[in-house]
Amino acid sequence: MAAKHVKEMEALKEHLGKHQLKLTRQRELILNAFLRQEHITAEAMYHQLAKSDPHLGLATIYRTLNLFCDAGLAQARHFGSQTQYDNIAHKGHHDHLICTGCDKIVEFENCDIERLQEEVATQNGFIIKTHRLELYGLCSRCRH
Amino acid sequence: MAAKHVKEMEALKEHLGKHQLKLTRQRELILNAFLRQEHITAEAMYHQLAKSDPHLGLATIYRTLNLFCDAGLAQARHFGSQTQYDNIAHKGHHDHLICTGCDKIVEFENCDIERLQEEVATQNGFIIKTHRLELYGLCSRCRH
DNA sequence: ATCATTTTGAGACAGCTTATCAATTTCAAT
DNA sequence: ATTGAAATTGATAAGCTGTCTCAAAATGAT
Repeated sequence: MAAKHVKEMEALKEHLGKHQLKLTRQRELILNAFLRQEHITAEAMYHQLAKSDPHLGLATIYRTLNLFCDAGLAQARHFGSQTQYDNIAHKGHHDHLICTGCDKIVEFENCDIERLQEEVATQNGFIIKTHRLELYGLCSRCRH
Repeated sequence: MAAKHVKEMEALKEHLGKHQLKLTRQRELILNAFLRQEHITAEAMYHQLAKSDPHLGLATIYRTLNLFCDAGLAQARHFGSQTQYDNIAHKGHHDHLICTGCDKIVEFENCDIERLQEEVATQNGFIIKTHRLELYGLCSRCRH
C-alpha cells in the first residue's frame, strides 16, 4: 500500500526542511488524503478522516492544508462561505458556464483562452499557478 | 450635487418596482457611494459613510449591496476572508492577476479573451451577462 | 392623510477559521 | 537507544464576516 504521491511527499519534505518544521504522522496522513482529490474543504476532510482516525482535530487539518499552500502543493480558493483547497497537480479543466436563471453549470475547456491567459500573465511579470474563470448568463431555456 | 448615475438609478427603480420593494433614503445613498468605486467591501463602505451618516447600520449596507446584486448592478466576489462587491458598470476591467505571495492585485483587460468567452457561451447556447476571471500566481518579486 | 407593507438599526446569532496552551511527539545530538 | 530543546497536536475558546430578529420608523398606494 501507499508509496504513491512520492513527488509531492518529496516537495513537502523539502519545504519542512527549509523551515525547521517536522514531518508528523498527521501531515503524512492528510497529504495522502488530500492528493486523492481534486479539491476539498477542511470540514469535508475532517469527516472523511474521522472514520480512520477519530481524534484528528479540525484545527490540525486547517493548519496542515495551509501548510500545503505554503509548500506550493495546494491553493486556497474562497467559494461561498467556505474555503476550497485545490490540488495543484490537477490544474486545468476548471472553467464554468453558470446559468443565473436555473443554476445549471456547464464545464468547459478552451486552450486558446488558456494561452491568452499565459500571455497576459507574462506581460505583467506573473507566473500563473492556477486560475478561475466563470461566465454568468442565461442558458437557452431560461432565455425565454 | 447628485443627478449622476441616472441609468443605474433607473435600473434599481425598475428592480424595486418588479419586486414590491421600496426606494429609501439609505438605498439612494448607498447606491451613489457604491457607483463611485470599482469595488468595495461592506465594512469599508460602512466606515466611509459613517462620517456623513453615523447611524447607517452595517446590516443595512450588507442588505443593500446584496440587493444591488439581485438588481444586476453589483457582483459579489469572495476574496480572502471578505466579500468584494464589484461595480458592474466597470466591467471589461474586472479581470485580475493575483499574487499568492504578497496578495498584490493587477487588473487587466483583454478583448481577445472576452471574444473567446462569447464564443464558448454561444456554442453552449448561453448569453453572458457577466464574468469573473482570476489568474493566481507569483509576481516578479515573489518569484525570488 | 391613512394604513398595510417594507425597511431600518442595533444587537444577537451562526458559520468558518485561527489562536491558545498544556500534553505529546519529533529529531538532532549525544 | 536516550536525552532534551523545539515543534506539533487536540480540544476548545476566541475572532471575524455576514445574516437574522424584531420593535420602531419610513414608504407609497389608496
